[in-house]
Amino acid sequence: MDRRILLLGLLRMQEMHGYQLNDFIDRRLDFVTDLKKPTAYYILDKLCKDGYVREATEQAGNRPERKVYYITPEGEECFQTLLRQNLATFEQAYYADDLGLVFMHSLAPQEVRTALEKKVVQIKREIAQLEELPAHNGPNDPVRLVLKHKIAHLQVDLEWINSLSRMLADRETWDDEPTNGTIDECLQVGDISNYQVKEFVQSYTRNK
Amino acid sequence: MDRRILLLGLLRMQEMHGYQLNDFIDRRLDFVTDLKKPTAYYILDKLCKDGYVREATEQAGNRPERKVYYITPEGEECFQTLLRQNLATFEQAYYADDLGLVFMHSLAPQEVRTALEKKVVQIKREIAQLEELPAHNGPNDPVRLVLKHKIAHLQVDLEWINSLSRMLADRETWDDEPTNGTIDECLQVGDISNYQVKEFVQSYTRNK
DNA sequence: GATGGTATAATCAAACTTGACTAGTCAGGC
DNA sequence: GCCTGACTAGTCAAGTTTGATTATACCATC
Repeated sequence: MDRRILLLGLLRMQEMHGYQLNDFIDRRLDFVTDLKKPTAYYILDKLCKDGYVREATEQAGNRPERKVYYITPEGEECFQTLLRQNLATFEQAYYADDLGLVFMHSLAPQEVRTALEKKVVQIKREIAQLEELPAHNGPNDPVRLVLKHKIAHLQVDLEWINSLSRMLADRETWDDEPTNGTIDECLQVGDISNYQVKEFVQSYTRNK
Repeated sequence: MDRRILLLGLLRMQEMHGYQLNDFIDRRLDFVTDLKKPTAYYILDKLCKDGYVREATEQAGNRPERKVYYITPEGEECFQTLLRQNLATFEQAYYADDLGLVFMHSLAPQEVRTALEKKVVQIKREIAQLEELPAHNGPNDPVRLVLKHKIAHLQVDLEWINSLSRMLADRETWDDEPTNGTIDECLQVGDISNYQVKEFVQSYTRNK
């Protein structure tokens, strides 16, 4: 996830100092990325070293001095390359929330269900907030398009959790599931290492 | 994204050595997480230090010795806490692919379209691969449920890109868009810092 | 004119992540 | 009997990320 594209893309529009960049990302691009301030400064430094960005110190009023970042021609070229690459290749996304669900069977079905209810509330709130975000430049504002993408994902999340909830609703235990410890089953059946299988087979034949 | 839950959850089912853990994650949980080997070992070490996991060295055949990890009662408790928390709270997901689209206007519409076509091919291939994954334990195998979740997201991605493509199809330039540089517009209109606004107002009034 | 709160601007140490590497084992071909 | 390639098992240095902190400026109000 190359976040240089974000910084270069913004500096391309307008030279900025670090605070300004971070402030803009926090306020407007909050839902696209989780780039934190120190990381942004780190990446800016790297961009400077690579010659993609130039920095100049500036004094405004009697404020402490600050660094203003400008994109260079090489930076512009780098941005174009990164952008083409970003548009043309699919990058996997991972969902931290799904990690827990893999181990759902460790808790009683009803407890899973009540926990998921809480998550649902938060997702709904999130969707509502995203839908309220102002449109700056008509319906084809790219930021707005990305926003719609995100909302669509969240709606899938809601539907998915709801269907899961229905499955859990009339269930007190996991007893009727084919395997109680699914992962366990996998491990024991299909996922012993080649080496261990062979070792086992050998010891088995020897004992015969 | 607390990946301890993953390691504890697996060790809970069966004690394992590091290679076994990593191998299982690589083969079966590949689509849920991108946990890499050295990170897994790092986290295992930390879990040991915190007393959630115990390690013992073991010798199998005349293989080099290896460390076997067992979950402790404290580890089990930690796992339960993490799991409850994971199920009950919504964790934001971010899409690296959306980062580029924010800057779509930097490239000609037709170029954006052809780039996105390539991404579409990759997403379709990814969906096909995920759909082929074997079902181990009936339709309610949690891993399978998570898989479905992921596929649903990918299908949303496809639809979304397609609708974007249709918008791009009959367009040679961005000229008819309300603003050429959307971000720029945002920056200049609404996103100057409080301090800068005040500074500007002050200098303006002084000059009067 | 002291005080507390927010905004501005950035840095640092500590934690986390990863690509590249080490080092031994085993099976099969020649 | 030796070589190659794949498997087993893990480590390390270098790179990345972040929570906490520093430090000054401005403003309200007491």
